[in-house]
This record gives sequence, structure tokens and C-alpha cells, in this order.
Amino acid sequence: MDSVGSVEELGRRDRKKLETRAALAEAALRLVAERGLAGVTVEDIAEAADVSSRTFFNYFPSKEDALLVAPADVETAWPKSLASAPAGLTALQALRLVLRGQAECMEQRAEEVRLRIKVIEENPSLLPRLVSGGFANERALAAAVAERIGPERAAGGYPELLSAVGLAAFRVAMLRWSRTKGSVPMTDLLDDAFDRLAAGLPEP
Amino acid sequence: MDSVGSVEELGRRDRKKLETRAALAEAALRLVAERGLAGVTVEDIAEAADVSSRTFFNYFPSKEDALLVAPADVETAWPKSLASAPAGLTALQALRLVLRGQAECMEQRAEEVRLRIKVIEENPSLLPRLVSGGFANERALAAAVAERIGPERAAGGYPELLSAVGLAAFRVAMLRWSRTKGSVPMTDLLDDAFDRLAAGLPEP
DNA sequence: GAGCAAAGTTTCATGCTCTGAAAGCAGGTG
DNA sequence: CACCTGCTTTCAGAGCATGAAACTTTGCTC
Repeated sequence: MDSVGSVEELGRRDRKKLETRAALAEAALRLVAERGLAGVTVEDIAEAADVSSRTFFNYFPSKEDALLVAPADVETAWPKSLASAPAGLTALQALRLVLRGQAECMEQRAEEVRLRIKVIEENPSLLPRLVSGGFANERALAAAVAERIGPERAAGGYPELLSAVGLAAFRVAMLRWSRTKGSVPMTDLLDDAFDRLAAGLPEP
Repeated sequence: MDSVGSVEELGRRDRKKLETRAALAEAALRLVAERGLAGVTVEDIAEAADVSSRTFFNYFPSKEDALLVAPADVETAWPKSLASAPAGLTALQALRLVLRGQAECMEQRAEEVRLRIKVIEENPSLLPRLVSGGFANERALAAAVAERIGPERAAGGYPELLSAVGLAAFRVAMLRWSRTKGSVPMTDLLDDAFDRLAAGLPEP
């Protein structure tokens, strides 16, 4: 899925593909939220989206993946975003900026995001896969950090450490946000976490 | 598996159970290292351990779990270890001490650990499950941190942040260690990561 | 030791997940 | 319109995972 090109510019075929994909993802999320992961089969999801179950697998490699579509696109977006952050910022500050952007984006789709988090928390077997996608992000981010600070300073494992730790902080902020039902903006929680990181994690 | 009680004290039945379990885990690791995850079926593993495939599932809920038996016991050991760390230490210092202990323990079984890491890196679909176990650890650790610093300072999400970030640092150090084939002790890499955390992640 | 109960293993049956292949259908193109 | 490409469907099949019932081993008791 390219980041350029709106839905209207595509032919009927590609539009139908997007529709089918969205219908499958939506059906999966809705059904699993209702009945739990084990209570929903791929056939149920395909049925609800009005396609064959074989078609489901043309879009998603597994049932779980249909529930976790969102994290996919960030894998390319974050590194790009990190590269275009102001040059004056340290890598830590730049990463914070990128993740703030993501937080804002997620708050606009708060309902969907919260539903997804709910589904994940109710079906712990999904957690792995969520973090797995996060792992691919981590590598991509580490590469972008290395690019940013230059090869000689990148040796020694700083990029890997920074992206691993930064994403961990993001995840904690996100889960904290989902617990406080919208009373605190995710960006505030993220800022809090990054302030602590930058201060060396002093005890409160 | 209790920490008390050696193998000799158990009856024949329990000894056989341990043997079977170990044989299955060993066969799984060996076969997957040779042929890759997709090239090995549960039946292959059961065959190699000379039991029926149904018996395999009496020991492990899935093929993947047979490859990741080790991380299971740390879930209770780390919180205990954290609680018994010297009272003078900050939570960050105590966590560092606990993870150093784990690193030392892993270096004693370096061959096995490296083989396991190799298998995981070659089969990324395992990563999820590994991190899943890690997630349970994270919660247990967060609870132990909260216990350590007291309820009023635990509000505000510090325990969750510290354990998430600390484990991320540990994971990075471990992977870095597995890449440098034993030339650098894992404890050194861990110290490096925690020094950076305590200093607020300054760019190198 | 003989017998008994508990626990573990095996076999059998079953449902779901996921993949490959071949045939059919629709969209885009000359 | 005719054709080609690409997506969907149907069909077939391997592997994963679980439940139930029969069988074997173990450990204990008398």
C-alpha cells in the first residue's frame, strides 16, 4: 500500500481490493470483540465479509494478522519521519517527536484503537504478534537512527538500544492511555515517559 | 519445576516425565536448528523422542513452546531476586543487578543459549512467543518494582516504564552478545546499556 | 507378591488453519 | 469486441491441536 494516491484515483479492481481488505479486517475485529478469538473461525470472518475463506488468506496470512493491520504501515513511516525531523535534535528528541506524531494519529481513531487494545488484552495470545510487528519496526527504526547519527557513532549498539527502549516507552504510554479512558492525552503520557528517559529514569 | 528437590529424590515416574520433557525439548531444538521451523513437524519431534505425537501435546501446548522452555522459570525468579536486592539500591540499580545475575547464568549455558537465539533469529515467527513470555515477566517485574518503591511512588506508571525499558535493554544486550561470539561477556554489554540508561541515553 | 488406584501414553476421531493448483470470472486494454 | 491479467472460487491435502476412551506403567497397600 503506497502512501501516495487516494482511493478515488484507483480503478474499480483496486478499490474492491481495498474494500475487501477493510471488510475482512472490520469483520475480524468486530466478531472477535463479540465472541473472543477462539469463538471465531476464519470461515466466520470470510462469511461476514462475503468472500470465500480461501480469499481471506489471500489478504492475511493468519487470523491474528487480520486483527493487527494498523501497525503494518508504521514500519516504513517512522524511519521516514525520523529522517525528516529537524537536524538540530538529538536522536532521542527526534524519536520522541516521531512517536508523538503517532500518538496524535492514534488519538484521532481513539475508538478503533481502544477496541483493538481491548481485543488484544482479552486475547493474550495476540500480544506476541503485536510485539512481533513491533520488532520489525525496531530494526527499521534502529537503522534510521544509525543513519541519523552517522556510522562511527552508530557502532557500539546505540541505535538498537535507543529504538528498543523508545518503543518500550511508547508501548507503556499507549497501554496507560488505554486504561485512563481518554481522560489524559496520549501525548502527555508519552512526554512523561520520555522526560524520565532523558533524566536517567530517576525514582519518582 | 520447583527450585528445591533434585532429580534423584523423585520416583521413577517423575524422572521419566522429566526425561521425556527434556528429550522433546532437545529434539525440537536440534531438529529445528537443522531443518528450520517449517521443515519439522510435531510428529518428527515426537518420533525423535520416541513418543506419540499426542504425548507431545501433553507436555507442550504448541510446537513453538517446546523451543522456548527456558524463559518460563524467570517469571518468578526475577521478582524474588529483585525483592532481595540490597535495600540501599535504587530500583534501577536493583534491576540491573537482577539482570546481571541472569546474564551470568546464561553465559554458563552459552552454547545452548546461542543455539536457541540462532533458531529464533532464523525463524522470526518464534519471536512473538518469546516476547510473550517476556511480557508476562514484564508485569511480574513491574509488580516487584512497585513493591520495592512503595505504593505512593508507584503511582504514575514508573514501575511499568522501568521494567519495560529495562527488559528492552536486556534484550538488546543479549542479542548483541550473541552476535559477538563470546568475545565480550554479556555482563559487560548489559552494564554498558544500563550506564546509558542511567545517564539519560546521551548520544555516544 | 497380588491387587488397586492414579497417572501417563497411545490410538482414534474431529475441527480448524493454512497452502497449492486448476478453473472461472471480472476489469482493463488494444 | 477479443484478449490478457489478476482476483476469486472450488477442491484437495498436510499439519496443528484437542477430546475421549482403552491400555500400560507406577507406586502404594495389604
